[in-house]
Order: sequence, then structure tokens, then C-alpha cells
Amino acid sequence: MTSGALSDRTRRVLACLVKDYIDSGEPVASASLSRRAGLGVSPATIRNVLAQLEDMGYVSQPHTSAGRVPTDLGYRYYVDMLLETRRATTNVSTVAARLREQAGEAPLFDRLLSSASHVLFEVSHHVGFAIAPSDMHAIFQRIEFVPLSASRVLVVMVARGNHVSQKVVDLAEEIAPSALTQAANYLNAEFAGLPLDQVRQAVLARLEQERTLYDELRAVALRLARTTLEGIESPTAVFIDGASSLADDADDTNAVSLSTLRTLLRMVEEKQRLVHLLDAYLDGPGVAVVIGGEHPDPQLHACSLVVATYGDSGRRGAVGVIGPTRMHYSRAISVVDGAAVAVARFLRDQN
Amino acid sequence: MTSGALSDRTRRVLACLVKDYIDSGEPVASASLSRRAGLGVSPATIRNVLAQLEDMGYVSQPHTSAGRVPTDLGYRYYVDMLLETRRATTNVSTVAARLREQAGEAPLFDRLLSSASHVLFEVSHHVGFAIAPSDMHAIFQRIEFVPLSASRVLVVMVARGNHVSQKVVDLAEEIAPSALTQAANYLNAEFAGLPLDQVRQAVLARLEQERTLYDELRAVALRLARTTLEGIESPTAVFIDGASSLADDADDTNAVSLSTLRTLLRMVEEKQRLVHLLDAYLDGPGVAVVIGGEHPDPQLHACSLVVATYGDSGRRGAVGVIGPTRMHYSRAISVVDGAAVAVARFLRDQN
DNA sequence: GGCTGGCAGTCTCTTCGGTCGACTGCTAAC
DNA sequence: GTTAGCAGTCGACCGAAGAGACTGCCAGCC
Repeated sequence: MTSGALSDRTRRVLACLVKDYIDSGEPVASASLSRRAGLGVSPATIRNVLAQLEDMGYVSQPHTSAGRVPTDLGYRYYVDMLLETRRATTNVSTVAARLREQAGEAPLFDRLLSSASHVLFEVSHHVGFAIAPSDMHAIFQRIEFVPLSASRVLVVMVARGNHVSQKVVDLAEEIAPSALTQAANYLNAEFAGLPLDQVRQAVLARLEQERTLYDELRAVALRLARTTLEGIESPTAVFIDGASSLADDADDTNAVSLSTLRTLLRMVEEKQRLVHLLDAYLDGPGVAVVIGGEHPDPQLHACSLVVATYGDSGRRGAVGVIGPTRMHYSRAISVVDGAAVAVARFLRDQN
Repeated sequence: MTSGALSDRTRRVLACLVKDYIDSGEPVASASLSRRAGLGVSPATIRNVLAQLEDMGYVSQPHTSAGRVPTDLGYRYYVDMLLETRRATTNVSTVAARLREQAGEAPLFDRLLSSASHVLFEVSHHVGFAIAPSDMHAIFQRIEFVPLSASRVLVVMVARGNHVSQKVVDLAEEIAPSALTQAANYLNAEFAGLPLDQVRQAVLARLEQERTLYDELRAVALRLARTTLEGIESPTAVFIDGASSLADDADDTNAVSLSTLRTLLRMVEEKQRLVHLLDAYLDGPGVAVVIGGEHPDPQLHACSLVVATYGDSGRRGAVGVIGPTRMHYSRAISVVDGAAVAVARFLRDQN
């Protein structure tokens, strides 16, 4: 019992304590656990168990004469327990339905992700976010040049999954609309179906060739393509919704402090910080939970993060929620998991 | 003196009080005004003046033995005074430079406005926002159809000022890419240069005609145009940045309460509420300031709003900032004014 | 008539002591 | 191993007291 493995009773006490604390926000007393854990033992016995749990670092006391509160380690144990039985609780269909309702039938990629973040917020009542996969591996579908003026062109590039990106390009020279159409035709015929990074490599290689071949049209097309693809690596698209829930968390006792609130609001603004924060969790599939002190950033020690990836390796994005450490994990996990599946399904259906 | 007009000395005391209070956040004492107002009169005299100002409703006391704090009316007087001398303080070039730096040379319209909201936030340290003009009066420049699959088309519509909107349209029937190109050519030749609402009317009128004329190509083009234009009236684009500044305001004593914070964060999310809020101020040109209790929504009584419109009548958007009633008005006004001019200039240069 | 110094009065803020209530840890008995 | 009982601890709440910051008012002065 003093070793790593917890006895069955100890586990149940811990689980019940975490659940109670998540619900009430108050330190949980031995008497209340005796009543609610359904173990049929007296508060005194529970106290012995709690003393062990405290020794092992799963719970702590705010002060001597208070009940117990889970530590990050306690939450971790609880969450790992939940994750084992996750499949049972995941509810894809509800989330998928809300997502469809929010995003419409054939949403643009951005719209899909922004809807996902919104649905996550609405269902979990925490900050919801959705991160696009790196554009580099998106499958090039089509490019189109829309003349804006004699020397200015709007480039519209479409990748699989209704993923549209645009850019205004100022040309040094004037180009006739018909030349633009031909250029687009050339690029589309040549590169459709390739991942963008390969398209870029191919474009650069051909530019090298063309320099000697002197084919005017192709040269223009390739130069335009190069300019367009330059912007691709730039910031990953991030969508966040539900910052107002932070105000509720800040209200709550024991939840989020004003300084944490500030940190999170900043993160909502400088969205790339979130991408940075998530970098470590973006490789593997499935749901990951980061609890309080497990964050590298000490400012986030009062927060937990539930994140799930979608898409296949090489082109993986993420969705998730951020909330106070005292978060309703079971709901959050099932919602985030559901959202990841729903987004993936949406994208598959688009192709 | 008991009548409406304030004596010169009274005015100076009021102005100094408001300024001091904005800087310090503390109720201002008669002694400190005596020192800082530069009138060379004793605190006792100032107290007499303050008693008058209080009678007239310009200032109030948090409690009997505290200094004076400006009321909304006091702020109003101060702001009106500032607005009269506004031209002197407006600093377009700084804001314009930052905007250019943030948005780049030829930004898409959305990017321009989002940059504007960001610059407003950075310079004013309050929540910055930018609202697009109603799309209805934008000048139609070009439409382009990008085939996504046999029966699915991405519609890209460009209006003056790099204003791009897209939509995925599911066609009932299959359409050849060449037909799409012809359809686009037809629409571009026919409608370029007209405001979108007129385009829509014209499209509907022609659809009526075509029904009898049986020109297949035109009918398809017009139907596509109709579908595209359906979405135009939908929510006005709104860009907001700087919600994190609200956390600072909530920190500050006497500034924003948590419940106000919540209201504002909600507004940042449901951006259309901001549009609704601003409806009343969107007609006239120039800078408008709404102070505390002047807001119809009692939740916003702790906030002030500085807003300026840009563009010409019929196609007017707005930029501005939202902050606590105790806001650095002179800076806010000059920044917002500058941003409005800068955005307008940007748009003019694009055409 | 307007301005000023002085003084009493008011109100907040902080501190301190005391009480109450909620739990725990420990011990002795089962 | 479990339990009842009991002493001990600590935070939350309350009221009193003292300090500090201003004001309002009044009487005197220019």
C-alpha cells in the first residue's frame, strides 16, 4: 500500500474526492466522502486513507482544519482513469450535429475550424480552439488568378477540403487577363494533386529550367506561383472562441486568478503562442490532457488543457479546450474527442 | 455662475480634476487641485468651486470625506472640450505608419481592418475594433468561379478595395469548367462597376427575362450570381483586438468590474452586438464619444466608447476603442481619429 | 464680495481580539 | 482493520478602536 499501486478502496476514495471537488469547488471532508463514496466505512477510516493519499501526493490540505483538495497528481490519476474508459463516453454524433448546424453543408476550411472552436466553447463552457494542419502538406487542387488592375492580381489557391488562401500580388509588369488564364491553366494541369511543398519544390526547379528555355508564359506562371507559395509557411491558422468563459472562471473561488486570466487573454490574441504551446502534443493521435503544473509555462499552472488531434500523420491539426485546473474533465474529454472525430469526418467527406 | 455657463476658473478646476483623476484613479482632493491647477488660490476656495460643480452634477464624492470624482457629465464636459480642439491633436501619420507596417502594402480588405483593430489596441491600450461598411454598396469588380468538383464551385467575388468574399456553391447539375469561365466573363462584362445591391437587382430582373429567353449559359451565370449575392447582406464583418487589456482594467481599482468584463468579452465574441450598439453613431462623420451612462445598455455604464467613421455616406464603416469610463480620452480620440483617416486613405489608394 | 486659515466632523481602511464552526489527527476501544 | 470520541487547529466572521484623509463651515481678512 505504501508502494506505487493503490488499493481498490484508495482509488475509489480518490476518484470520489476529485469528482466532488470538481462539482463543488470546496475542499472535501472525510465525512462527506464517507457518505458519498458508497464504501460503508466511517469518516475515521476515510481519514486514514486520505492521510495516505496525502503522503503520496495525490491530495493536499489548504490548511490544517480543512478538507482535502486534489493536487495536479490527483487530477492526473483521475484523468488517466477517465482516458482508459474514454471510448464509452465519447459522443461524436451530438458534437457533429452541432458542428454541421454551425458550419453549414460545405464550409470553407476556415469556417469549419472556427465553427469547431465555437461548438467546443458552447458545449464545454471553456475556451475552445481549433488549429489548422500545416499548409505545407495540403493537396494542391487549383490556382486561379483574378486581375484587379493592370499590374495587380488576386491569387486564389484552393487545396483539398475547401481550403482557400488568397493573396494580392503586385506584378512588376502588366499582364493581360488572357495570359493570366493561360498561366493558371498551365499550373493547374501541371501540379494538381501534389502536396504544396512538392509543388513549391517543382516550381523552383522549373524556374531554373525556364531561365534557359525562355518560354515567356511559363516563366510568368511559375513566378506567380512562387510568390504565392512564399506565404504558405506563415502562421498556422488558429481559431479560438469563448474567452468570456474565463470571466466566469475568474469569478469562481479557487479557479483562475486575474493574472492567469490576463495570460490566457493574451494567448487568445497572439494565437501563435497556443500553437507553440501545443507543439509537443501535435504528433500523436488521440486525446491528451495537460494539467496545471505540467505546463512548462508557470503562468498556466492554474489551467488545464484538453486537446485531440485530427487528420493523418504529416497533416495533423488539433482541437481542444482550455479551462481551470478544476475542470469537468470527463465532459471536456468526451467533447474534444468528439469534435476531433467530427472535424476529421467533415474533411474526409469533402474530398 | 449658478446658471449653465461655467466661469473660466470653474472650467479649469473641472478640467484639471478630470485629468488628474484619469491619471491617478484616486478621488482628487481640493489641496491637490490648489497645487496643480495653477490658479494660485487656496484649497478652501477650490472647495467652494467643487461644491458648485457638485451641485451642477459634474463631480461627485464617493463618500463624505473623500475627494471628488468626475461624473459622466463631468467627463462629457471634458471630452467636448477636447473635441473642440481635436484637430490639433490628431496624429494621422503615426497611426498610418503602424497600420501600413501591420497590414502590408496591398492588404485584403479584411486584413486591413483586422490590422486597424490591432493598431488601435496597441496604441490606445484599450479594446480596438474596426467595422466594415455594409457590403451592399460595395462596387462590384469581378467574379470568378473555381471548379472544386463536377458539381461544386468556389465563387470568388471581388469588390473595390481588395474586398474579397468567397462561397462554396453546390450546383444541382454538373457544369463544365469552360462554361463556368464563360459565365464569369458574362457577369464581369455586364456588371463590373456597379454597386452590389444594384447588381443583385439587375440579376433578378434578368433572371426573369431569361426564363423566357432560354439562353442556357446566361441562365446558369445568373443563377450562380444570385446564389452568391444571397450571402451578401449577412453579418457585417467586425474585427476586435485587445481583449487582454480588459484584464488590466479589471485589475485597476475603480475601473471595470468582473461583470462588466464578462459583458465586454461576450461582446467581443458576438461581434454583431457591437454593430448593433454602434448603429446610432454610424451615420455622421467625425469622432463620437459615448460615456458610461450614456450607453443604452446598463451593463456598459462603466465603459466608454470612442468611435470614428470612415468612408463616404452610403458606404461608411467605423473604427474605435472601448475602455473604462476612466479612459485617457485625449489620446484615445486622437488615435481613433487618426485610424479612421488612415483607413480611409488606404482604401482610396487601392482604387 | 471674495478669499483664506483653522477646526470639528465624517467616513474609510486597517488592525486586533474574540467567537464560532468545520475538520482533522490521535488514541483507545472494539 | 475499523470506529467513536475528543482535543486541537485554523479560517471566516464580527465588532471595536485608532489612524488618516478630506470636507464643510465659520470667522476673520483683504
